[in-house]
Amino acid sequence: MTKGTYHHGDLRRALLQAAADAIAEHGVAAISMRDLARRAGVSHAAPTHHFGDKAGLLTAFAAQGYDELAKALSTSRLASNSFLELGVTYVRFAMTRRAHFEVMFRPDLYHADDPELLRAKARSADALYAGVADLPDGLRHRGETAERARGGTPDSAPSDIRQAGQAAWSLAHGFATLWLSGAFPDRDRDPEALARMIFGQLKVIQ
Amino acid sequence: MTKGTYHHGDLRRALLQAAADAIAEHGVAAISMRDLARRAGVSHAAPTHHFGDKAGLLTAFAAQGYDELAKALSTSRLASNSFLELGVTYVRFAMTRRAHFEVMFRPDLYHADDPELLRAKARSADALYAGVADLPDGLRHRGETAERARGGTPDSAPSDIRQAGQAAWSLAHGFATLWLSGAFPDRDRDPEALARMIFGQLKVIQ
DNA sequence: ATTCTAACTTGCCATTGACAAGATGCCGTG
DNA sequence: CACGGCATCTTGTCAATGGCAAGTTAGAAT
Repeated sequence: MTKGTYHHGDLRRALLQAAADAIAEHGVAAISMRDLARRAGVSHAAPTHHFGDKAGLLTAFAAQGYDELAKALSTSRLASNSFLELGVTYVRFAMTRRAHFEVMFRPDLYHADDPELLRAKARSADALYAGVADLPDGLRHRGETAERARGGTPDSAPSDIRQAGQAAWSLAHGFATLWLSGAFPDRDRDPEALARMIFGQLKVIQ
Repeated sequence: MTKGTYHHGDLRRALLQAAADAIAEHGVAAISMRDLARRAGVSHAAPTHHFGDKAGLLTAFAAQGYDELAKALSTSRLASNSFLELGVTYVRFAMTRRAHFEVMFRPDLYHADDPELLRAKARSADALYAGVADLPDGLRHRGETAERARGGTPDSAPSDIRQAGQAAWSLAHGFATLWLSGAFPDRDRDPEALARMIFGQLKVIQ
């Protein structure tokens, strides 16, 4: 971590880690660049050189989150071969990477047009919509073949697939968000288990 | 509005209105007490007297939001007598009162234990869970009677009703949140219409 | 070895949230 | 009507923050 005295060596990563810790502890609203700098053991202006400004740091942070979400979704799809488990994976990501999750869906906090971020975001969306088209218990609509939709970006996917994906995404995202905000009464229960029960109760009408 | 010179007369309401405008324009992250004071035409320390601190103002703002949501849900339930429309009402609330919606589910921004807020929050939850138990196309489970669940708070409602309500709430909330954050590609379409289509595709098994 | 430059520092400024102390005018009581 | 109490609003101040400018250091290239 701390190599010499002047040049940190791995400051960018250290700052992103500090951000994850700080946000998980006190929420996005409470974080400050200067505090992150202190946590990393550098001066208050050091972060600027790597991220430009506060929004720049959060942009990188959100991109990292989208990247890990894409990885998690892809892994889950290959491992369990179940659409329901894909939703559970989404919820698990929100719980274990709550700091990232909290930032990712607040585009007013970062530079939403950053190309790096957009790429990571697209990777996540691809992994999600691919599950809609591919998996056996997925919300696949009648006439559509998985072939036609596979790998398509949400923008290019046929509208039936897209809507089914949006429905599933809404469900998983809403559950995760409401849980994290403390809106549900049973906070003591295991969120993954509860998600599994709730998700399993719903199906698409043909 | 501006009565005399010294005593504003209706500052509390004016500040909440200013907050609604400012948040809708620039997001919660960007607002400052001093800006709200400027918008209301008072000195920078005037808001403190009414709300204590920034979190206090946002507490009142969130409570106002929960109150209006409860009213909207109740009205919708009596008017349309449709569970699907209850979800659409939820989405419409998120769109038209986006500033309130944005604050309500960020408890790290306000005093989440404030009694006034908790009461308004409970009213919203009641209106929502009542729809689960009452309405003809609601997600009512087999053995449960609407009688048993009606009027029950989310904490006291039977677990079947509660889970069905959580599922529906997750769906509507996730849709609204994802739409507002720009995660869906078709932002040009009418969100209510899209919500109606998506919500209509899902049903409870059994 | 010298230069070049990315990485980091110190220093500064406007803005903000919070607090303290004072000014103003409404409202009830005599 | 006079007067005192008190909620309401003001001015003044302080530490902390984000952002910028100018200087310093060390690693890398030639």
